[in-house]
Amino acid sequence: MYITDIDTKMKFLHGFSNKSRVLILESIKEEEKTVSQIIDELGISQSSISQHLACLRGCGLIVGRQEGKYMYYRVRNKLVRDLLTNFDTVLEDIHENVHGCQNHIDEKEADHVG
Amino acid sequence: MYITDIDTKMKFLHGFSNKSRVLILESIKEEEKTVSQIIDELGISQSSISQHLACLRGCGLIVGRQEGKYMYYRVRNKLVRDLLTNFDTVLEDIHENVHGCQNHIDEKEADHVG
DNA sequence: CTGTCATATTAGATTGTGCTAATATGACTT
DNA sequence: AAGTCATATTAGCACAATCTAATATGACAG
Repeated sequence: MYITDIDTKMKFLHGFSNKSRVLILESIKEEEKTVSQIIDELGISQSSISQHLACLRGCGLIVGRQEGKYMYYRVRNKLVRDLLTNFDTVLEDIHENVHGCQNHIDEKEADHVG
Repeated sequence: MYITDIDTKMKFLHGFSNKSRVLILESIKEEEKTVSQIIDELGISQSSISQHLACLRGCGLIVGRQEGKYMYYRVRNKLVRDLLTNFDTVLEDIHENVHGCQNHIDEKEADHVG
């Protein structure tokens, strides 16, 4: 089996390391959408969405097609779609064991522990 | 299908967002190892490895078991293992389209483009 | 060819992350 | 109980990532 080098892998995985990006991926997982639709749906600023879309393109996770003045984005292919589904499958199984990575636990959350 | 909330999902995905963590996961994907073994294998500092292991535990991705003064870590279960394999499967398919997220392209890489 | 709408890009401020160095804990040995 | 080895924790710095605000581009309508 061909093993892609770790740096390429990290660039790819970077796509999943931010909440806005993951929400975008989920939003366009099953159907392509215009940038405006994504903005409206997620309530994230135009600039931020645009930057994240550029990022996701660079990660190889999504593709865009222009139609007039609209830009339609969708998840690249079935493999990526299946990977997104796989996240949910694993999470369903292990979610009770997910407590967050040390440095991430901020006041808000620390409060309602116990 | 039960959908885990996005914040839990992000805590989980955080495990894959760092090179050292991904290397650790790959290292213990098929067999459990002691912390020392991982340190030797990856050549990353003891402190750093220990912090990443704590992080991966918090992400629910790995489990540890103590045996005397040694701590053995392994990937939690087959589902997580399969997810790691899935990364490689997708990458094999899309790696030509992975160019990195804008903000990430630093001098070193920018040089040997073209 | 001017205005408008959709999207992209840039700069700068703010926040988050990961490293190193130092120190702490806890198990086992003598 | 003192020493040693394996691992964990903490603090602080350096750097990376993300957001906002402002501006730019490019397509189409009039």
